[in-house]
Amino acid sequence: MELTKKWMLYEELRVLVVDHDSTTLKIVSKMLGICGYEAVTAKCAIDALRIVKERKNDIHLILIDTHLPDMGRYELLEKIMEQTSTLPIVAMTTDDNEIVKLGCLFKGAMLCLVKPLTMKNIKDLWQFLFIGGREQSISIRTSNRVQKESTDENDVDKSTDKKSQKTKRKEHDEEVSTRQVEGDGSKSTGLKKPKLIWTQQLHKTFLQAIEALGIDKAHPKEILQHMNVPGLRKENVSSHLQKFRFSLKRDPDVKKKTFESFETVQILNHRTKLPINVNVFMANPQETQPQPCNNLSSTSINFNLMGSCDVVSSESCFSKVITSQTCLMNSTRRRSLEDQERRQRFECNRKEMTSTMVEEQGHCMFKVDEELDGVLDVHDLLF
DNA sequence: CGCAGAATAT
DNA sequence: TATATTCTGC
Repeated sequence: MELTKKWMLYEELRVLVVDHDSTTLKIVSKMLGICGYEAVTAKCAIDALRIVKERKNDIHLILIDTHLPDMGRYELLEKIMEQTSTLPIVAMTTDDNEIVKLGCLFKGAMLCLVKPLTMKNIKDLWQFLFIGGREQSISIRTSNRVQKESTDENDVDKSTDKKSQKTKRKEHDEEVSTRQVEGDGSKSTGLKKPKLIWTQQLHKTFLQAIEALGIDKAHPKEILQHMNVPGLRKENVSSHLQKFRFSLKRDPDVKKKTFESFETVQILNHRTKLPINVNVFMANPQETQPQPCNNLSSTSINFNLMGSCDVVSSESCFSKVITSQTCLMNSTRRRSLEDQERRQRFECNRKEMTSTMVEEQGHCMFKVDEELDGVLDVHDLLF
C-alpha cells in the first residue's frame, strides 16, 4: 500500500539530466519521455546547479554525467549534495571503471551507470526516487560520507578550500545529530562497513603505489595516500598489505612477477625521431580484462607485461596497451578480417622480441613475447 | 596518542 | 580464502 502511494506521488517524474554532450542529452531525454518521465536538461554544471537551486522541489531525480567541462569529476555531485541531500542522484560515466563508480557512490550518488544508458536503465530509475525518500537510505548515504571524511585528509581534491571544509564539518554535525535522533539503539549505531573487494583494478593501483614508494617504505598510510581512492580506508590497505606480504614470503616469484621486471625502455618514433620512455612492469597474470587507466602521459606509458591491459584515456595518443598473449588472442579472435589487415608490425633490435601493434578506434595494442629490453624500433607509431 | 604489524576473528 | 578487527609494542 505504501509503495503504491509513493509511486502515485511520483507519477509525474521530472528528471534533471546533466551532460555536456547534446546527443546524449537528446537521447536520454527521449528515453525518459518514452518511459513517461519528464526531462529537464542542463549542458553544464553551472546550469545544473542553478536549476537545482531554483526548482529543487520540482525535480525528483538528477542524472549527471561525471565528465563535465566546467567542473571536476565529483564536484557537481558534491555541490548538489550540499544543497539538497534528499534528491536522489544517479551518475553516468563513460568508462566502466570501478574506482570511478565507487567514487561517485562515496560522493553521494545512489548508483553509477555506464554509458550509453539503455531503456532498461531508464525504466528502472523511478526506484531510486522511492529509495531516496526513505530514511534508511538517507542514513546509508550519510554513513558513506562519514567514511569519506575519515579518509579524505589526503585527498588531493581541488575543492578542499576553506568554504567546503566548513560545509563538510557542518554536514558531519548533522550526521551525528541524525544518528542521535534516530536513537535506534545498539544496532544502527554500528554503521556496518561494507566489505571491500580488492578488484584487479584496485590491486593494480595498490601495486603501483608500492612500486612508487619502494617496497620497504610502503606503509599503509603512504600507500593509501598514493592510491588516492575515495572511500578506501587505512585498515583496508593494512589488511591487504599483510596478505600481500605473506604471499611474497610464500612465493618469492610473486615478487619477481610483480616488480623485478620493472624497467624503462625507449621506443623510437620513426616520424619524429624522438625516443619515448616506456615503463614496463609485470602485473597480475590473471588479469585478462582490459583495465581502465587514465593517468598516463604520452611520454611515460605504463606497459604491463604478462597479463594486463592498460586503457589510456582517448586524449592520450596511446590508448590501449595490451601485452599478454592471452589478452591479444582474446581480442584478436573478436576482430574482423578488415581489422586484422590494419595491423602493423614492428620489431625491436633484439631478434627474439617481436611485437605486434593493433590499431582500433584510436587504440593501440601491443603484444610482447619476451621481456622488453633495449630500444624498440617502431616504424609507424602514431604518437 | 597514532601508527605499523602481528594475531585473531568473521 | 579474503578481508576485518583486535591486540601489542613502539
